[in-house]
Amino acid sequence: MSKASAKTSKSASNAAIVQAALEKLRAAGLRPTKQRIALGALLFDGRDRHVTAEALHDEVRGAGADVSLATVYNTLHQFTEAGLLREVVVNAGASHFDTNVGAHHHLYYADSGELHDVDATDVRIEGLPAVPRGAEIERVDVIVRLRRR
Amino acid sequence: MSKASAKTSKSASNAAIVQAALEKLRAAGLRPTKQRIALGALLFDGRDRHVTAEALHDEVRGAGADVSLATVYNTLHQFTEAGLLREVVVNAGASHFDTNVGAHHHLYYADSGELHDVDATDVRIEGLPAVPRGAEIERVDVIVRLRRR
DNA sequence: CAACAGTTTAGAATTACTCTAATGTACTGC
DNA sequence: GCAGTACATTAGAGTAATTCTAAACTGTTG
Repeated sequence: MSKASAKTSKSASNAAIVQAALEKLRAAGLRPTKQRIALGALLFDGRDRHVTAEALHDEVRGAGADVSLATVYNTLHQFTEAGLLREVVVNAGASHFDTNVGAHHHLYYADSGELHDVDATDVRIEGLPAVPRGAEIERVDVIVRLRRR
Repeated sequence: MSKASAKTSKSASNAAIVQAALEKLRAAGLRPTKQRIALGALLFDGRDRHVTAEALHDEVRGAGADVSLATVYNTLHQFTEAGLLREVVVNAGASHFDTNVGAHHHLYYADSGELHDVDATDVRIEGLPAVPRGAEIERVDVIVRLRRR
């Protein structure tokens, strides 16, 4: 990736990504502010990503946008509420946000903190107890914790 | 439970629990200090329990023992390393420690923070991808997230 | 384009822990 | 038993992640 074109000129594909982010925001009923567009452009570029608030903050500032950490937190939560992101809790330290909002599970390397998606369509879980009366399943998370040998 | 007998006299069953905790500590190669015995007596009373450090700290102090929060943290980690407890990460806020160290999964009520065990012996998970080269499974956690209706 | 609701922000506050370095205590060997 | 020492405990400071606050700013609506 070229870092030739800094904050002033933007590549055509970047413009397309910004446009997509903008539409995503409108569809979610979120005002398309400069900050939300900058974050959306990073998050919704088509790839499946896992970010922490700190990491995304660094990234968006590295990209030339001036977004405060508080806004990164606010935005991550708003995106999550809007169904644009999913919060993944794998370690007590920090929350991860996943741009893959489809049914899937996770592979987690505890030592490096690396997180990988596992499509849920071909995962079957059998023998779980009946859902307790008065409750309903919000979701089932499977986390395969891996150790490097 | 009678709170009649405070810190001085202890009921016979309590003495038995203390004895059991003491033996558990010795078996794990941990020096049976007053604090570890007090915490062990609360944790290893036979029930399956889920505690946070703060909650256990309140509980042990409520029981008349003077244990600092730092010691509660130290002890929870030492017990976990010794295989006497298991750390469960269900929410970004705080770590939970589970006295059930057998193979099992969890039912989690996000609103109340309630955590229940699901025995793993009759749970089958199929269709997970092959374990990546150079890695091995440390454990597989299934968390059924429930919402009250 | 004025007005207001919704947003952003810096910095303080809070929460959940961890660290430090001083004091206390269980286990050895005698 | 008791001294010596290695291990434990502790208060309080420190840190990391996150939330709060209240003031300044900006999309949107009329």
